[in-house]
Amino acid sequence: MTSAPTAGKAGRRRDPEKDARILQATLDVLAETDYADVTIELVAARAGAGRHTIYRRWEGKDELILAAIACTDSADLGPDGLPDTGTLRSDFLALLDPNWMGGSERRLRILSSVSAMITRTPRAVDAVTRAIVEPSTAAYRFLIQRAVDRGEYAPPPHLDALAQVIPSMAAYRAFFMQQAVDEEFMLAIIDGVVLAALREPSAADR
Amino acid sequence: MTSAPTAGKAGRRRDPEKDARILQATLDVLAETDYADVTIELVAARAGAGRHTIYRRWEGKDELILAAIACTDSADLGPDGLPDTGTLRSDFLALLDPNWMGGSERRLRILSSVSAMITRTPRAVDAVTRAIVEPSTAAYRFLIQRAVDRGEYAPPPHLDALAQVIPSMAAYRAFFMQQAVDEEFMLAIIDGVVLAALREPSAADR
DNA sequence: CAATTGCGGCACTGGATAGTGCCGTATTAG
DNA sequence: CTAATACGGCACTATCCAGTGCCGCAATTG
Repeated sequence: MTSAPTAGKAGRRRDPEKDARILQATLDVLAETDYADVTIELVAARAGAGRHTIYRRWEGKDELILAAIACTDSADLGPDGLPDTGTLRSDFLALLDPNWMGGSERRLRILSSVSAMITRTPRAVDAVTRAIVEPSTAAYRFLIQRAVDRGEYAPPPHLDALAQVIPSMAAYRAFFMQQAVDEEFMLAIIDGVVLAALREPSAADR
Repeated sequence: MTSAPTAGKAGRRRDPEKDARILQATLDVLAETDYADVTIELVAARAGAGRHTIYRRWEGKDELILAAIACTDSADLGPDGLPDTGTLRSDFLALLDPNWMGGSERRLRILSSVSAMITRTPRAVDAVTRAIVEPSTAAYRFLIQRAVDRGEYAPPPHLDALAQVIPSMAAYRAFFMQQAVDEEFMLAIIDGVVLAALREPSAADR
Protein backbone atom coordinates (compact mmCIF):
# COMPACT_ATOMS: atom_id res chain seq x y z
CA MET A 1 0.00 0.00 0.00
CA THR A 2 2.53 2.55 -1.13
CA SER A 3 0.53 4.69 -3.52
CA ALA A 4 -2.52 2.52 -4.31
CA PRO A 5 -4.32 4.84 -6.75
CA THR A 6 -7.69 3.25 -6.04
CA ALA A 7 -7.02 0.02 -4.23
CA GLY A 8 -6.62 -2.89 -6.67
CA LYS A 9 -9.50 -1.87 -8.92
CA ALA A 10 -8.96 -2.37 -12.59
CA GLY A 11 -10.08 0.10 -15.25
CA ARG A 12 -9.36 3.62 -16.30
CA ARG A 13 -9.09 6.20 -13.55
CA ARG A 14 -11.36 9.17 -13.19
CA ASP A 15 -9.65 12.32 -14.33
CA PRO A 16 -9.48 14.62 -11.31
CA GLU A 17 -9.11 17.59 -13.61
CA LYS A 18 -12.49 16.78 -15.11
CA ASP A 19 -14.10 17.45 -11.75
CA ALA A 20 -12.54 20.87 -11.59
CA ARG A 21 -13.30 21.71 -15.21
CA ILE A 22 -16.94 20.69 -14.83
CA LEU A 23 -17.37 22.71 -11.64
CA GLN A 24 -15.71 25.72 -13.20
CA ALA A 25 -17.89 25.37 -16.28
CA THR A 26 -20.92 25.22 -14.02
CA LEU A 27 -19.89 28.44 -12.33
CA ASP A 28 -19.23 30.04 -15.71
CA VAL A 29 -22.68 29.18 -16.97
CA LEU A 30 -24.23 30.24 -13.68
CA ALA A 31 -22.49 33.57 -13.96
CA GLU A 32 -23.85 34.07 -17.47
CA THR A 33 -27.41 32.82 -17.34
CA ASP A 34 -30.10 32.08 -14.84
CA TYR A 35 -30.43 28.97 -12.72
CA ALA A 36 -33.36 27.74 -14.77
CA ASP A 37 -31.34 28.12 -17.96
CA VAL A 38 -28.37 26.18 -16.72
CA THR A 39 -28.61 22.94 -18.66
CA ILE A 40 -26.40 19.94 -18.11
CA GLU A 41 -25.90 19.95 -21.86
CA LEU A 42 -24.45 23.46 -21.70
CA VAL A 43 -22.19 22.69 -18.80
CA ALA A 44 -20.95 19.52 -20.44
CA ALA A 45 -20.21 21.31 -23.69
CA ARG A 46 -18.40 24.09 -21.85
CA ALA A 47 -16.31 21.60 -19.92
CA GLY A 48 -15.59 19.51 -23.00
CA ALA A 49 -17.27 16.56 -21.35
CA GLY A 50 -20.15 14.19 -21.95
CA ARG A 51 -23.29 14.37 -19.88
CA HIS A 52 -22.56 10.94 -18.48
CA THR A 53 -19.32 12.15 -17.00
CA ILE A 54 -21.34 14.63 -14.99
CA TYR A 55 -24.02 12.23 -13.89
CA ARG A 56 -21.35 9.75 -12.86
CA ARG A 57 -20.05 12.24 -10.29
CA TRP A 58 -23.15 14.04 -9.06
CA GLU A 59 -26.67 12.85 -8.39
CA GLY A 60 -28.29 15.46 -10.58
CA LYS A 61 -28.46 19.08 -11.52
CA ASP A 62 -29.00 20.38 -8.01
CA GLU A 63 -26.09 18.42 -6.55
CA LEU A 64 -23.85 19.69 -9.31
CA ILE A 65 -24.77 23.29 -8.71
CA LEU A 66 -24.43 22.96 -4.95
CA ALA A 67 -20.98 21.46 -5.41
CA ALA A 68 -20.05 24.27 -7.78
CA ILE A 69 -21.17 26.94 -5.35
CA ALA A 70 -19.19 25.31 -2.58
CA CYS A 71 -15.99 25.62 -4.59
CA THR A 72 -16.44 29.29 -5.47
CA ASP A 73 -13.12 30.91 -4.92
CA SER A 74 -13.27 33.40 -2.07
CA ALA A 75 -9.63 33.32 -1.15
CA ASP A 76 -9.36 37.02 -1.96
CA LEU A 77 -11.74 37.72 0.90
CA GLY A 78 -9.68 35.99 3.57
CA PRO A 79 -7.64 38.05 6.03
CA ASP A 80 -4.49 37.34 4.02
CA GLY A 81 -6.00 38.55 0.76
CA LEU A 82 -7.33 41.82 2.14
CA PRO A 83 -5.49 45.12 1.82
CA ASP A 84 -3.85 46.76 4.82
CA THR A 85 -3.23 50.35 3.87
CA GLY A 86 -3.41 52.06 7.23
CA THR A 87 -6.83 53.66 7.05
CA LEU A 88 -10.24 52.06 6.67
CA ARG A 89 -11.20 54.28 3.78
CA SER A 90 -8.19 53.42 1.69
CA ASP A 91 -8.67 49.75 2.58
CA PHE A 92 -12.13 49.99 1.05
CA LEU A 93 -10.77 51.78 -1.99
CA ALA A 94 -8.08 49.16 -2.41
CA LEU A 95 -10.78 46.51 -2.56
CA LEU A 96 -12.51 48.30 -5.39
CA ASP A 97 -10.23 48.27 -8.33
CA PRO A 98 -8.51 44.92 -8.53
CA ASN A 99 -11.24 43.07 -6.80
CA TRP A 100 -14.52 44.32 -8.02
CA MET A 101 -14.39 43.48 -11.67
CA GLY A 102 -12.65 40.25 -10.79
CA GLY A 103 -13.93 38.14 -7.99
CA SER A 104 -16.78 40.12 -6.57
CA GLU A 105 -18.70 40.80 -9.72
CA ARG A 106 -18.57 37.15 -10.67
CA ARG A 107 -19.72 36.20 -7.20
CA LEU A 108 -22.60 38.64 -7.52
CA ARG A 109 -23.74 37.15 -10.81
CA ILE A 110 -23.61 33.67 -9.37
CA LEU A 111 -25.48 34.79 -6.29
CA SER A 112 -28.15 36.26 -8.53
CA SER A 113 -28.58 33.13 -10.62
CA VAL A 114 -28.79 30.89 -7.61
CA SER A 115 -31.44 33.00 -5.92
CA ALA A 116 -34.12 31.01 -7.71
CA MET A 117 -32.71 27.80 -6.27
CA ILE A 118 -32.49 29.30 -2.82
CA THR A 119 -36.24 29.61 -2.47
CA ARG A 120 -36.61 25.89 -3.08
CA THR A 121 -33.74 24.14 -1.38
CA PRO A 122 -32.60 24.99 2.14
CA ARG A 123 -29.30 23.33 1.29
CA ALA A 124 -28.69 26.00 -1.30
CA VAL A 125 -29.02 28.66 1.37
CA ASP A 126 -26.30 26.97 3.40
CA ALA A 127 -24.03 26.59 0.41
CA VAL A 128 -24.46 30.20 -0.68
CA THR A 129 -24.09 31.50 2.83
CA ARG A 130 -20.88 29.62 3.43
CA ALA A 131 -19.31 30.28 0.05
CA ILE A 132 -20.42 33.80 -0.80
CA VAL A 133 -22.47 35.71 1.74
CA GLU A 134 -20.48 35.01 4.87
CA PRO A 135 -17.01 35.53 3.34
CA SER A 136 -18.06 38.93 2.02
CA THR A 137 -19.52 40.08 5.30
CA ALA A 138 -16.58 38.66 7.19
CA ALA A 139 -14.15 40.60 5.03
CA TYR A 140 -15.79 43.93 5.76
CA ARG A 141 -16.26 43.03 9.40
CA PHE A 142 -12.56 42.27 9.57
CA LEU A 143 -11.53 45.56 8.00
CA ILE A 144 -13.78 47.60 10.26
CA GLN A 145 -12.75 45.71 13.38
CA ARG A 146 -9.10 46.22 12.55
CA ALA A 147 -9.64 49.94 12.12
CA VAL A 148 -11.34 50.02 15.48
CA ASP A 149 -8.54 48.04 17.09
CA ARG A 150 -5.96 50.46 15.83
CA GLY A 151 -7.95 53.33 17.32
CA GLU A 152 -9.20 54.84 14.09
CA TYR A 153 -12.86 54.64 15.14
CA ALA A 154 -14.88 53.92 18.23
CA PRO A 155 -16.33 50.39 18.50
CA PRO A 156 -19.65 50.51 16.63
CA PRO A 157 -22.64 49.17 18.56
CA HIS A 158 -23.88 47.26 15.50
CA LEU A 159 -20.79 46.00 13.76
CA ASP A 160 -22.56 43.12 12.00
CA ALA A 161 -25.11 45.42 10.44
CA LEU A 162 -22.37 47.77 9.33
CA ALA A 163 -20.37 44.93 7.80
CA GLN A 164 -23.35 43.98 5.65
CA VAL A 165 -23.95 47.42 4.22
CA ILE A 166 -21.59 47.21 1.26
CA PRO A 167 -22.42 43.64 0.16
CA SER A 168 -26.14 44.31 0.50
CA MET A 169 -26.21 47.58 -1.36
CA ALA A 170 -23.90 46.37 -4.10
CA ALA A 171 -26.03 43.26 -4.63
CA TYR A 172 -29.27 45.24 -4.62
CA ARG A 173 -27.96 47.67 -7.19
CA ALA A 174 -26.48 45.01 -9.42
CA PHE A 175 -29.55 42.75 -9.44
CA PHE A 176 -32.68 44.66 -9.02
CA MET A 177 -31.57 47.93 -10.51
CA GLN A 178 -29.22 46.38 -13.06
CA GLN A 179 -26.93 49.33 -12.71
CA ALA A 180 -23.18 49.34 -12.63
CA VAL A 181 -21.53 49.02 -9.25
CA ASP A 182 -19.03 51.66 -10.21
CA GLU A 183 -16.64 53.81 -8.27
CA GLU A 184 -19.07 56.68 -7.91
CA PHE A 185 -21.69 54.47 -6.32
CA MET A 186 -19.20 52.74 -4.05
CA LEU A 187 -17.77 56.04 -2.88
CA ALA A 188 -21.25 57.22 -1.97
CA ILE A 189 -21.77 54.12 0.15
CA ILE A 190 -18.35 54.24 1.73
CA ASP A 191 -18.37 57.94 2.58
CA GLY A 192 -22.08 58.54 2.92
CA VAL A 193 -23.05 55.45 4.86
CA VAL A 194 -20.36 53.22 6.35
CA LEU A 195 -17.72 55.77 7.34
CA ALA A 196 -20.42 58.28 8.27
CA ALA A 197 -21.89 55.78 10.70
CA LEU A 198 -18.56 55.33 12.46
CA ARG A 199 -17.45 57.72 15.21
CA GLU A 200 -14.14 59.14 16.32
CA PRO A 201 -12.87 57.19 19.31
CA SER A 202 -13.28 58.77 22.73
CA ALA A 203 -10.67 58.53 25.44
CA ALA A 204 -12.61 55.70 27.06
CA ASP A 205 -12.27 53.53 23.96
CA ARG A 206 -8.50 53.23 24.21
CA MET B 1 -72.17 57.90 -29.03
CA THR B 2 -73.36 58.68 -25.53
CA SER B 3 -71.94 55.83 -23.49
CA ALA B 4 -70.94 53.38 -26.24
CA PRO B 5 -69.51 50.54 -24.11
CA THR B 6 -67.40 49.32 -27.01
CA ALA B 7 -68.68 51.13 -30.08
CA GLY B 8 -71.45 49.25 -31.80
CA LYS B 9 -69.78 45.84 -31.54
CA ALA B 10 -72.01 42.89 -30.80
CA GLY B 11 -71.10 40.08 -28.47
CA ARG B 12 -70.40 39.54 -24.81
CA ARG B 13 -68.25 42.16 -23.11
CA ARG B 14 -64.93 41.42 -21.48
CA ASP B 15 -65.26 41.32 -17.75
CA PRO B 16 -63.07 44.14 -16.41
CA GLU B 17 -62.89 42.37 -13.06
CA LYS B 18 -61.26 39.41 -14.76
CA ASP B 19 -58.31 41.59 -15.65
CA ALA B 20 -57.84 42.57 -12.04
CA ARG B 21 -58.35 39.03 -10.72
CA ILE B 22 -55.87 37.60 -13.18
CA LEU B 23 -53.24 40.22 -12.38
CA GLN B 24 -53.75 39.71 -8.66
CA ALA B 25 -53.51 35.94 -9.10
CA THR B 26 -50.29 36.46 -11.03
CA LEU B 27 -48.85 38.50 -8.19
CA ASP B 28 -50.01 35.89 -5.68
CA VAL B 29 -48.29 33.08 -7.54
CA LEU B 30 -45.25 35.27 -8.08
CA ALA B 31 -45.08 35.90 -4.36
CA GLU B 32 -45.25 32.20 -3.60
CA THR B 33 -43.04 30.54 -6.19
CA ASP B 34 -40.26 31.42 -8.53
CA TYR B 35 -40.60 33.10 -11.92
CA ALA B 36 -39.77 29.86 -13.71
CA ASP B 37 -42.49 28.04 -11.77
CA VAL B 38 -45.19 30.54 -12.57
CA THR B 39 -47.33 28.66 -15.07
CA ILE B 40 -50.25 30.13 -16.91
CA GLU B 41 -52.20 27.09 -15.78
CA LEU B 42 -51.60 28.01 -12.15
CA VAL B 43 -52.49 31.64 -12.61
CA ALA B 44 -55.65 30.73 -14.49
CA ALA B 45 -56.75 28.28 -11.81
CA ARG B 46 -56.06 30.81 -9.08
CA ALA B 47 -58.06 33.46 -10.89
CA GLY B 48 -60.87 31.07 -11.71
CA ALA B 49 -60.27 31.64 -15.38
CA GLY B 50 -59.42 29.69 -18.47
CA ARG B 51 -56.04 29.98 -20.12
CA HIS B 52 -57.65 31.49 -23.18
CA THR B 53 -58.96 34.36 -21.15
CA ILE B 54 -55.39 35.18 -20.28
CA TYR B 55 -53.99 34.79 -23.76
CA ARG B 56 -56.78 36.94 -25.10
CA ARG B 57 -55.54 39.85 -23.01
CA TRP B 58 -51.77 39.50 -23.00
CA GLU B 59 -49.33 38.36 -25.64
CA GLY B 60 -47.74 35.72 -23.47
CA LYS B 61 -46.29 34.89 -20.11
CA ASP B 62 -43.80 37.74 -20.03
CA GLU B 63 -46.39 40.36 -20.94
CA LEU B 64 -48.68 39.05 -18.23
CA ILE B 65 -45.99 39.22 -15.59
CA LEU B 66 -44.86 42.67 -16.67
CA ALA B 67 -48.44 43.90 -16.46
CA ALA B 68 -48.82 42.32 -13.02
CA ILE B 69 -45.66 43.96 -11.72
CA ALA B 70 -46.81 47.31 -13.01
CA CYS B 71 -49.99 47.10 -10.95
CA THR B 72 -48.26 46.17 -7.70
CA ASP B 73 -49.85 48.29 -5.03
CA SER B 74 -47.35 50.74 -3.57
CA ALA B 75 -49.82 53.28 -2.35
CA ASP B 76 -48.61 52.73 1.21
CA LEU B 77 -45.25 54.12 0.15
CA GLY B 78 -46.55 57.41 -1.13
CA PRO B 79 -46.12 60.59 0.94
CA ASP B 80 -49.74 60.31 2.11
CA GLY B 81 -49.36 56.74 3.31
CA LEU B 82 -46.20 57.35 5.30
CA PRO B 83 -46.18 57.99 9.04
CA ASP B 84 -45.41 61.42 10.45
CA THR B 85 -44.59 60.92 14.10
CA GLY B 86 -42.24 63.82 14.74
CA THR B 87 -38.90 62.04 14.77
CA LEU B 88 -37.18 60.08 12.04
CA ARG B 89 -36.56 57.09 14.28
CA SER B 90 -40.19 56.67 15.27
CA ASP B 91 -41.21 57.19 11.64
CA PHE B 92 -39.03 54.21 10.77
CA LEU B 93 -40.48 52.20 13.61
CA ALA B 94 -44.00 53.07 12.54
CA LEU B 95 -43.22 51.63 9.13
CA LEU B 96 -42.19 48.34 10.63
CA ASP B 97 -45.22 46.84 12.25
CA PRO B 98 -48.23 47.47 10.08
CA ASN B 99 -46.28 47.68 6.92
CA TRP B 100 -43.69 45.03 6.93
CA MET B 101 -45.71 41.88 7.06
CA GLY B 102 -48.22 43.48 4.77
CA GLY B 103 -47.06 45.31 1.73
CA SER B 104 -43.32 45.23 1.98
CA GLU B 105 -42.81 41.54 2.54
CA ARG B 106 -45.04 40.71 -0.38
CA ARG B 107 -43.14 43.19 -2.53
CA LEU B 108 -39.90 41.56 -1.48
CA ARG B 109 -41.07 38.10 -2.46
CA ILE B 110 -42.24 39.37 -5.81
CA LEU B 111 -38.99 41.19 -6.33
CA SER B 112 -37.14 37.97 -5.61
CA SER B 113 -39.16 35.89 -8.02
CA VAL B 114 -38.80 38.38 -10.80
CA SER B 115 -35.04 38.64 -10.46
CA ALA B 116 -34.67 35.74 -12.87
CA MET B 117 -36.69 37.63 -15.45
CA ILE B 118 -34.68 40.78 -14.89
CA THR B 119 -31.50 39.27 -16.23
CA ARG B 120 -33.25 38.51 -19.50
CA THR B 121 -35.58 41.37 -20.28
CA PRO B 122 -34.59 44.99 -19.91
CA ARG B 123 -38.30 45.83 -19.83
CA ALA B 124 -38.59 43.89 -16.59
CA VAL B 125 -35.96 46.13 -15.04
CA ASP B 126 -38.03 49.18 -15.91
CA ALA B 127 -41.22 47.65 -14.57
CA VAL B 128 -39.62 46.52 -11.32
CA THR B 129 -37.82 49.82 -10.86
CA ARG B 130 -40.96 51.84 -11.36
CA ALA B 131 -43.27 49.64 -9.30
CA ILE B 132 -41.08 48.42 -6.46
CA VAL B 133 -37.52 49.69 -6.24
CA GLU B 134 -38.11 53.39 -6.77
CA PRO B 135 -41.20 53.72 -4.53
CA SER B 136 -39.31 52.09 -1.65
CA THR B 137 -36.27 54.29 -2.01
CA ALA B 138 -38.45 57.33 -2.50
CA ALA B 139 -40.31 56.63 0.73
CA TYR B 140 -37.13 56.52 2.79
CA ARG B 141 -35.70 59.48 0.96
CA PHE B 142 -38.86 61.41 1.78
CA LEU B 143 -38.73 60.54 5.48
CA ILE B 144 -35.09 61.48 5.80
CA GLN B 145 -35.48 64.69 3.85
CA ARG B 146 -38.42 65.71 6.00
CA ALA B 147 -36.42 65.12 9.15
CA VAL B 148 -33.65 67.25 7.72
CA ASP B 149 -36.10 69.98 6.77
CA ARG B 150 -37.48 70.14 10.27
CA GLY B 151 -33.95 70.52 11.60
CA GLU B 152 -33.59 67.08 13.16
CA TYR B 153 -30.43 66.28 11.23
CA ALA B 154 -27.92 68.03 9.03
CA PRO B 155 -28.36 67.53 5.28
CA PRO B 156 -26.50 64.32 4.44
CA PRO B 157 -24.01 64.58 1.57
CA HIS B 158 -25.23 61.27 0.09
CA LEU B 159 -28.96 61.20 0.67
CA ASP B 160 -29.69 58.78 -2.16
CA ALA B 161 -27.26 56.21 -0.82
CA LEU B 162 -28.72 56.57 2.63
CA ALA B 163 -32.26 56.14 1.32
CA GLN B 164 -31.29 52.84 -0.25
CA VAL B 165 -29.78 51.33 2.87
CA ILE B 166 -32.93 49.85 4.35
CA PRO B 167 -34.45 48.46 1.14
CA SER B 168 -31.11 46.98 0.10
CA MET B 169 -30.27 45.36 3.39
CA ALA B 170 -33.76 44.03 3.93
CA ALA B 171 -33.81 42.51 0.45
CA TYR B 172 -30.35 41.01 0.83
CA ARG B 173 -31.26 39.42 4.14
CA ALA B 174 -34.60 38.12 2.92
CA PHE B 175 -33.30 36.62 -0.31
CA PHE B 176 -29.80 35.52 -0.03
CA MET B 177 -29.70 34.77 3.64
CA GLN B 178 -33.31 33.64 3.85
CA GLN B 179 -33.54 35.06 7.32
CA ALA B 180 -36.42 36.90 8.86
CA VAL B 181 -36.45 40.66 8.47
CA ASP B 182 -37.55 41.02 12.06
CA GLU B 183 -37.56 43.91 14.47
CA GLU B 184 -34.16 43.11 15.90
CA PHE B 185 -32.55 43.23 12.49
CA MET B 186 -34.36 46.39 11.47
CA LEU B 187 -33.40 48.14 14.67
CA ALA B 188 -29.77 47.29 14.07
CA ILE B 189 -29.96 48.87 10.62
CA ILE B 190 -31.90 51.89 11.76
CA ASP B 191 -29.78 52.68 14.81
CA GLY B 192 -26.46 51.20 13.73
CA VAL B 193 -26.39 52.42 10.14
CA VAL B 194 -28.92 54.98 8.95
CA LEU B 195 -29.33 57.13 12.05
CA ALA B 196 -25.68 56.69 12.93
CA ALA B 197 -24.71 58.10 9.55
CA LEU B 198 -26.78 61.24 10.11
CA ARG B 199 -25.35 64.19 12.00
CA GLU B 200 -26.78 66.77 14.37
CA PRO B 201 -27.45 69.98 12.50
CA SER B 202 -24.96 72.78 12.89
CA ALA B 203 -25.96 76.41 13.14
CA ALA B 204 -25.16 76.87 9.46
CA ASP B 205 -27.75 74.30 8.45
CA ARG B 206 -30.70 76.28 9.70
C1' DC C 1 -3.81 -10.67 -23.52
C1' DA C 2 -8.59 -10.07 -20.75
C1' DA C 3 -11.43 -7.68 -17.63
C1' DT C 4 -12.87 -3.47 -15.85
C1' DT C 5 -13.83 1.23 -15.56
C1' DG C 6 -13.77 6.23 -17.58
C1' DC C 7 -15.14 8.89 -21.34
C1' DG C 8 -17.64 11.31 -25.40
C1' DG C 9 -21.37 11.00 -28.56
C1' DC C 10 -25.82 9.71 -29.96
C1' DA C 11 -30.56 8.38 -29.47
C1' DC C 12 -34.28 7.69 -26.66
C1' DT C 13 -37.91 8.20 -22.89
C1' DG C 14 -40.66 10.87 -19.86
C1' DG C 15 -42.38 14.99 -17.83
C1' DA C 16 -43.58 19.74 -17.85
C1' DT C 17 -45.52 23.63 -20.06
C1' DA C 18 -46.37 27.39 -23.59
C1' DG C 19 -49.48 28.18 -26.91
C1' DT C 20 -53.59 26.84 -30.04
C1' DG C 21 -58.02 24.84 -31.68
C1' DC C 22 -62.57 23.27 -30.73
C1' DC C 23 -66.96 22.88 -28.21
C1' DG C 24 -70.74 24.21 -25.44
C1' DT C 25 -72.50 28.04 -22.86
C1' DA C 26 -73.28 32.89 -21.64
C1' DT C 27 -73.82 37.62 -22.85
C1' DT C 28 -74.93 41.51 -25.83
C1' DA C 29 -76.05 44.55 -30.13
C1' DG C 30 -79.17 44.98 -33.74
C1' DC D 1 -84.05 35.64 -33.12
C1' DT D 2 -79.25 35.98 -35.16
C1' DA D 3 -74.63 37.15 -35.24
C1' DA D 4 -70.73 38.11 -32.76
C1' DT D 5 -67.83 37.93 -28.85
C1' DA D 6 -66.33 36.24 -24.00
C1' DC D 7 -65.61 32.44 -21.27
C1' DG D 8 -64.23 27.76 -19.13
C1' DG D 9 -62.75 23.29 -20.14
C1' DC D 10 -60.61 19.84 -22.80
C1' DA D 11 -57.42 18.01 -26.05
C1' DC D 12 -53.64 18.62 -28.93
C1' DT D 13 -48.96 20.03 -30.69
C1' DA D 14 -44.37 21.60 -30.14
C1' DT D 15 -40.50 22.36 -27.46
C1' DC D 16 -37.20 21.91 -24.06
C1' DC D 17 -34.60 19.30 -20.93
C1' DA D 18 -33.34 15.83 -17.18
C1' DG D 19 -31.97 11.49 -16.99
C1' DT D 20 -30.73 6.78 -19.13
C1' DG D 21 -29.03 3.19 -22.36
C1' DC D 22 -25.86 1.86 -25.83
C1' DC D 23 -21.66 2.04 -28.69
C1' DG D 24 -16.91 2.52 -29.52
C1' DC D 25 -12.58 3.96 -27.75
C1' DA D 26 -9.06 4.90 -24.01
C1' DA D 27 -6.64 3.72 -19.90
C1' DT D 28 -5.34 0.69 -16.19
C1' DT D 29 -4.73 -3.71 -13.48
C1' DG D 30 -3.37 -8.39 -13.36
